[in-house]
Amino acid sequence: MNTPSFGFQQELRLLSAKDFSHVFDQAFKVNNRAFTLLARENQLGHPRLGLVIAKKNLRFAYQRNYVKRILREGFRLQQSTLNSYDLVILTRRDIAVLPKTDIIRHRDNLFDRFRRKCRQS
RNA sequence: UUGGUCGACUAGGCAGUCGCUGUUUAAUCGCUUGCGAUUAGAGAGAGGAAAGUCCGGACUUUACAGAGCAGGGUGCCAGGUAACGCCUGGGGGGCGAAAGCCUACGGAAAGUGCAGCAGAAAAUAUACCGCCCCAAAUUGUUUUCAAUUUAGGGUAAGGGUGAAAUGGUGUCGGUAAGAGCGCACCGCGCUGAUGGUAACAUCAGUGGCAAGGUAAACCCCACUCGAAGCAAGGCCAAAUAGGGUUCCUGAAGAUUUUUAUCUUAAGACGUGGCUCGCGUUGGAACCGGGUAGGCUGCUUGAGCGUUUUGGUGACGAAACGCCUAGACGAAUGACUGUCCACGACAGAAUCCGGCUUAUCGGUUGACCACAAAA
RNA sequence: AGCACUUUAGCUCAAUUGGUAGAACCAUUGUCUUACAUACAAUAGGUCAUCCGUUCGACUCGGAUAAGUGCUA
Repeated sequence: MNTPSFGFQQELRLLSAKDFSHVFDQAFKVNNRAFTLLARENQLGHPRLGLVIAKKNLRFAYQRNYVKRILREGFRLQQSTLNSYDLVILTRRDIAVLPKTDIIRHRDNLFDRFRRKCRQS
């Protein structure tokens, strides 16, 4: 394994609408009470992250910002274990009623299940 | 002390580790030689409401010589301001014991409209029950007179309806009974004087009750407003399709002196294993419009702080100092330790001035004292 | 971010110059039928999103708040 890096620069993000629709076209899913993760393999040698935080699910801006920070932080610390995949994480409706500690737990659970699924395939 | 009223400030702190977005300095690399990338250092990085989008501006595009109509907004007076529906001071009205708070507060004697039900009558006032006068008839009675009924007239005191009924009060006068019919006081209108920039207040005289409500109904008066919005707007600009200009290739026919133009065929491409068939169709360069995408607008501003100064105040003036987010799948976080009051509402998106709404608390200044306690 | 609009019965919608809030479907009850459906008749169901104001009186007029919908790259 390479020396683990914890940065989060521009090339680790999904930027354009094309990147997103590319993932949506053909992806496998990992579900959770709080999130849905869509993943598709890429050729870059590192993972990339895109977030879709719907205003419908989280009404207030400070809630959306909090969820984005939580997810980016998790991705940043675990990126070396995620192989070469494009990830898109969507929020589900139930997330609005969960407390903050539960959101962090669901995030870790999500990445764990994603890694297990990668190993199987 | 306690209770209350009105402001001002603040919005967890400190240390460590890993990260994010601009700025700037240095080094290295790349080439378009002044830009990009990487690394390292320095320094900066959400709010009092960033929110709602309820008002007002700046800015941009558009329409524009100027003015008016229509439509919208505001509405006691004066001032402040870039402007405002905001703020300050003052006046009127209401609430409170007080400090203080609230107040869409112009015009109903320019015109139009509206008022269900109830009630006699809802805007020219009128008269249901009453009250009173006069006449006639009947009954009682010697008569005067009393009662009842009918017809005519007077009255608006009393009753009753309604949200609202044409000023209120009276041991007053007056009357057949009554009535602003007269008188006194209060209210109201008009006129004048005084104070005040004004709203308005006070005083005097006078009128003799007229002029009911509704303008957050139309309307009138005064002042004021063109429209759209940074997803505005400006610049660069791939691929595909289409437009224009120029040049070039070639078979036949028609027109033509030729150039050239038109038509047809060939050729090419697609479909298909192949033929036939079917469908599409010249090639190259340049130009402008312009999509994806990128750059810009993008933060130095009606800015902030201190001192002096004018003003009752909002606010203004001068001097000195300061630079304080600028993202675009969208930056302030996570973890650890520690302290305490145990951390609310909540996240910039062009920028300012207000208003409104949400909010755990903390610090601090001024003022009030009815009641209760000391 | 900017802009425009909506909110009335369980659901879909009406309600004009401000004066008892109605219709269809649904629900309940009755008639018809052995029973069900259909049909017919009747009944119930409303804080008119919330709060404050104007008015004698507000679904309607004015203001504030909340929830929801749509448009603009």
